[in-house]
Amino acid sequence: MDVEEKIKLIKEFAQEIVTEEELRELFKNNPHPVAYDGFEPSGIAPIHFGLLRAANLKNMLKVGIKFKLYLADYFAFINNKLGGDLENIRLAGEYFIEVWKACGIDTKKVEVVWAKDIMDGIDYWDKTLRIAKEISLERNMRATTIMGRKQGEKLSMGQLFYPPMQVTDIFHMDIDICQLGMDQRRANMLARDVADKLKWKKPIAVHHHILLGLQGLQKKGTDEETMMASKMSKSDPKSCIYMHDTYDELKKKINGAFCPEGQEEGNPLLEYCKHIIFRNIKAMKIKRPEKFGGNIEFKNYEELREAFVNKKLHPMDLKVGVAEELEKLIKPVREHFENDKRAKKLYEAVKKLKITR
RNA sequence: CCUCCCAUAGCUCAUUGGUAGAGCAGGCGGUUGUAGCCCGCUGUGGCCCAGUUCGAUUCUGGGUGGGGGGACCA
Repeated sequence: MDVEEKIKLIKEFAQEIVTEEELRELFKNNPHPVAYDGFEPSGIAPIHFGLLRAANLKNMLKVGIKFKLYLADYFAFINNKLGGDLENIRLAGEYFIEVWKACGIDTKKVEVVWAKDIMDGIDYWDKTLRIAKEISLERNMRATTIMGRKQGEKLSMGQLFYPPMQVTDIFHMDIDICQLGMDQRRANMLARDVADKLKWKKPIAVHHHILLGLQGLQKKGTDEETMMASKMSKSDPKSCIYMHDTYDELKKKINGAFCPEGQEEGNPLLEYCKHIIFRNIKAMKIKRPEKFGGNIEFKNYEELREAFVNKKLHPMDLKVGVAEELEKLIKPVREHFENDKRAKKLYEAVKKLKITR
């Protein structure tokens, strides 16, 4: 596969590449660069965790990237997720792995790494301190939004270690590409700055879009605050579709979603079509009553978008279509967790855990 | 170890020695072929233990949790 083809596949899901030129150089010189994304184990898996991640991974594996899925158990601990109980966090991590497998992620091709395992050594902490030395307290404070904390929220000393540790991960795992969500860009930018200062290998950042919650765009003072307030969040059930939702729950949630006729901006349903549905299927068929024009089929997102913004497709019909397609994608995963004994046990156990923010 | 402040609804907060409200969020309904907007309706609550009192959410003491300051180490 030639370099431009690779770039194209990355751009298919990337909202931002820092920088595209560096990525091009990387692909030229290294057929198998290493990328990663990290997750704090906690809570029940939403669709962006399962479906979107799986779709993005497919593209990355295609271009020869070696991907690490990083289970940030100690980060969840610092951030007081699941009561800061490492055993519960471990359990949630095992459940996450099971979700990925159920979503068709081949854990032989994709490496699963636990934070606990790479932190076990003085080398890791030596890097953390060298990095911390290069970060001003003010800059570090601004970066704490990567924990999903609002700026100004009370933090513990432990939480102040979070940004330099996340930066350490990048260098310690010898990452070429940080392929995380836009909400993590402060950490990756910090890593790039630190790399310059310490003359370490500078990672490239490829950030994917953060999916809107069902309630749509919640405008705040800054773009970052808007993104944080608007995102689909597993800790906010009314914003979120989970990999375990039944068809009835799914229909109810989709039906209640924000969806102004003809409007693309801030429309969560169009986002789900663009980022999830059309990344997984070839064509989307929508059942529509005869009096509104009868059934209709879209071959790609662009066709659907055109129809919607020109009011050729009504929100209610879009909703029916989205619910049906998402159901097709969620169903096998939901059923895996109902039928597989081990998976079911894991899910039940994680469901019982008290989510703490 | 000492000391001060705080603890009321999901959140932010108000009020009162006679068992409590507001805003936002949520739920329900109306209006739109969806949702939102708009309009109407609506739920839940005083951290724990003891004391004073006819009566404590309110006053006092203790506990617990959170936050600030200080002592010791220096």
